[in-house]
Amino acid sequence: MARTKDPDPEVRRRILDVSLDLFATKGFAATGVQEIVTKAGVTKGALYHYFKSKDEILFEIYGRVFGHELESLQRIVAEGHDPVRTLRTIIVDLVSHTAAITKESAVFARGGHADSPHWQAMQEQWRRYQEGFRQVIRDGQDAGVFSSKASPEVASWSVFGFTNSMHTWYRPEGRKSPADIGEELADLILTGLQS
Amino acid sequence: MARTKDPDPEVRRRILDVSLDLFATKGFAATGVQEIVTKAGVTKGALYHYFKSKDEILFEIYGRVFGHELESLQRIVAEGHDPVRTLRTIIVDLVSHTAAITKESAVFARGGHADSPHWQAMQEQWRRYQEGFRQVIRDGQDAGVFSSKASPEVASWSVFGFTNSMHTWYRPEGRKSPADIGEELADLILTGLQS
DNA sequence: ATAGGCATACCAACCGGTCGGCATTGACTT
DNA sequence: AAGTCAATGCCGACCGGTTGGTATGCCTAT
Repeated sequence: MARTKDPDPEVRRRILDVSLDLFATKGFAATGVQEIVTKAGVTKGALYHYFKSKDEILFEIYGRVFGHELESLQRIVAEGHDPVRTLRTIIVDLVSHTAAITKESAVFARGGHADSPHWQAMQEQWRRYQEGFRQVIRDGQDAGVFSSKASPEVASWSVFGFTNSMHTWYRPEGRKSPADIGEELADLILTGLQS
Repeated sequence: MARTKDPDPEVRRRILDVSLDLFATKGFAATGVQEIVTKAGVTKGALYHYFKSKDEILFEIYGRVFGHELESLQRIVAEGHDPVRTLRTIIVDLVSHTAAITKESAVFARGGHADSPHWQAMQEQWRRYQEGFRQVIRDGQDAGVFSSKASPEVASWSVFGFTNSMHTWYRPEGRKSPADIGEELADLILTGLQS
C-alpha cells in the first residue's frame, strides 16, 4: 500500500455537499455533472474517481435519510412506556431528525429512480418505519387509551405528510426549535387520537 | 377564415394525458419529448404544433391543480357557518379534490422551475390558499372554540402534508372513499384543535 | 520505480426545438 | 359542378448544444 496523496481529503465531501444542494433545489435529473464539478471547484476526473456514476452520489445521499431512524423508533418502543408517551417521543424524534436533514429530505421527496434496487431498498425501509409507527397506534387502541374511531393509517399519514413537507417551510433560523414543533404536532395528534 | 380540419381533435388531449403520466412517474426533467410523442403515437411536429415548448405542457398541467380550489375555499367560508363546520367542510373538500387529481398532484409535489413566472404564480395561489385556511383556524381560536395552544401553522401543515402525500398512497380502488378519508382526517384534526 | 489522485481531451448518444414541405380541406370563382 | 387557391394539420429529417461517461497520462508522495 503506497500512500501517494491524501486519500480522502475533502474533495469527496465537497462533491457530496454541492450535489446535495443542487439535487435539493433543482432536482436530480435537472442537475448536470458538469454543474456539480464546476460549483465544487473540481474536475470530472475527480468526480468519477470517487464515484462510479452520478446515481451513486444520489444513493449515498439517500442513505442518510432513513439510516438510523428505524432503529431509533425500535429503541423508543423497546423502552416500554405507555402508548401516549411512546408515540409522543417518536413524533418529536422524527420531527427533530427531519429538521436536521432538510435537504436530504427534499431530495428524497422528489423521488425518481422508481426501478433502481437502491431506491426500492429505501422504500422498503421507509415502509417498515411506517409499519412500526402504526403498530404503536394499534397497541394504544387495543389498550383502550386511543379511540378506535381514528384509523392508524390516516393518523400516520398526517404525521408523515407533515414531516415530508417540512423541507418546504421549515427554516432553522425560525423562532420555534424543531423539538418545539415536534411537541406541538404531538399535542395535536395525540389529542385527536384520544377522543 | 378558411377552416380546414378539426382544429383540436384529440391529438392535443393525448399528448397531455401521456405527458401527465410520464411527468408523474418519472419527473418532468427526466422525461424526453421524444418519449412523449412515441407513447402518444404522434410526432414531434404535432407536439410543437399544439404547444410552443415542453414547459407549456407542464404549465397547463399545473393549472389544473389549484384552478378552482381557492374559490372553493372562499365559497365555503362565505357560507358563514361556525368554525368547526367550516373547517370540516374545507378539509373534506380538499381531500376529495386532491384524490381526483392524484397525478397532477404528484407532478406539482416534485416541483422544479423555481424561477419561472408560471411556477411562481402557482406558488402564490397556493400560498393564498394556505393563508385562507389558517385564517379559519384563527377565527375559531378568537371565538374560543379552538384551543389557542395549537398553532395554526402546525395544524395546517399536518393537513397540507397529508394531502400533498396522498399521491403516494391513495388508490381509487381502495375501500374508503375520498370523502370518508376526508371526514376521518377532519375528525382527527378538529378533535385535536378543540382541547 | 511505482502506484494512485486527479486534469484534460474527448466521445457517442441524446436533448429540446426548428423548418421546409406535403396532403387535406373549405371558400370562392367560373 | 368543376377547378383554383390559400390556409391549415401534421410530418420527419435535421440542428447545435449538452448529456453522462471514459481514456490517457501528468504529477506527486512514497
